[in-house]
Amino acid sequence: MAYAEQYIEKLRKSGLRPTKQRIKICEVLFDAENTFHFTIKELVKIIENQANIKVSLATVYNTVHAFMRKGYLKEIPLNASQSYYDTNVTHHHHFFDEEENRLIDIHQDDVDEVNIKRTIPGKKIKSVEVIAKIVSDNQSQK
Amino acid sequence: MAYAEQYIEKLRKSGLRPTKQRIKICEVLFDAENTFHFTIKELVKIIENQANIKVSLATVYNTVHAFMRKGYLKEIPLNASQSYYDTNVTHHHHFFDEEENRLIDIHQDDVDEVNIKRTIPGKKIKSVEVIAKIVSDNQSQK
DNA sequence: TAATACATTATATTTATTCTAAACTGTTGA
DNA sequence: TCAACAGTTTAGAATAAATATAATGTATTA
Ligand SMILES: [Mn+2]
Ligand SMILES: [Mn+2]
Ligand SMILES: [Zn+2]
Ligand SMILES: [Zn+2]
Repeated sequence: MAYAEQYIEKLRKSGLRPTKQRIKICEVLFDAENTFHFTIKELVKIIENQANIKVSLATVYNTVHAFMRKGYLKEIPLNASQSYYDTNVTHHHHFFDEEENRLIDIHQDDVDEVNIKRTIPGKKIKSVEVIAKIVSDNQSQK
Repeated sequence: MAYAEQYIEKLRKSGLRPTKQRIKICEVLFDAENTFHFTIKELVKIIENQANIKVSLATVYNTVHAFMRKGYLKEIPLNASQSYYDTNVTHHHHFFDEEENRLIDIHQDDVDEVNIKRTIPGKKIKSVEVIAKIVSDNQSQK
């Protein structure tokens, strides 16, 4: 598979040598058919479940941070108690389902350009993110 | 001043008796000419500086949480390592100045209604928040 | 192979947050 | 008046995410 080479490429560009542990992390993060959102705890559990190798927490954190620095992962601040990370690094927005504690991507195309009619002198906008909180629609129709 | 009564009202509605410590917290939070953003650490420091009474961390956390439950304060998830709180509980958006680590309000009127062309079956949108990250505009004009 | 550079890991540390339990305060009613 | 009670404050302990450390392991290079 050419996958392994992609992982090695990503690791090298992140300044990391391609080791067994790091490639395993890449497999979980980037081999998925779809992008996904995760916490470090969840990532460690996924690795444990689908691999026969153990990867220490330090390695997971270090690798995730290296990928973030390089732009291969994004952090989504949602919750003060725990970081969420996103393997979808394209510009996009999110629904956050408060009942299921679940992030759902909204493609950039599905949100009209956000027009902010205010500027801060000496500053320019670097990025704009929308978070729409959603809840069950118990439309008790009369 | 009628302020004290407002505070007592807010405390009572939050299920808390108006004590010296809690009223002091209200003074800092709600007497300000303008609304503001703070971390718990900052709030404790403000109280220490402007009061002759000491308020324990536990009381500050408990009171802030009670006010959040009641909707007198909002939490702004920005940073995985520390919570930011907002005394502006109207619907509004934010600039986040990444260089100065500072939140700036954007009034709802200054952002065109965010139109999301996507729905999740069985769910409805409860709130929509925009965070625009800003950085110095070193427009090196040629 | 030997020297060196880099990685991994278990463990310790840090820090925000939450919990606990004891001391304190204000209210109530005999 | 004052004892009982409910609620409050507090210091300190516990928890848990994140980060740092330092010893051991592995790969690369000369
Ligand atoms: Mn909280
Ligand atoms: Mn981080
Ligand atoms: Zn996403
Ligand atoms: Zn605000």
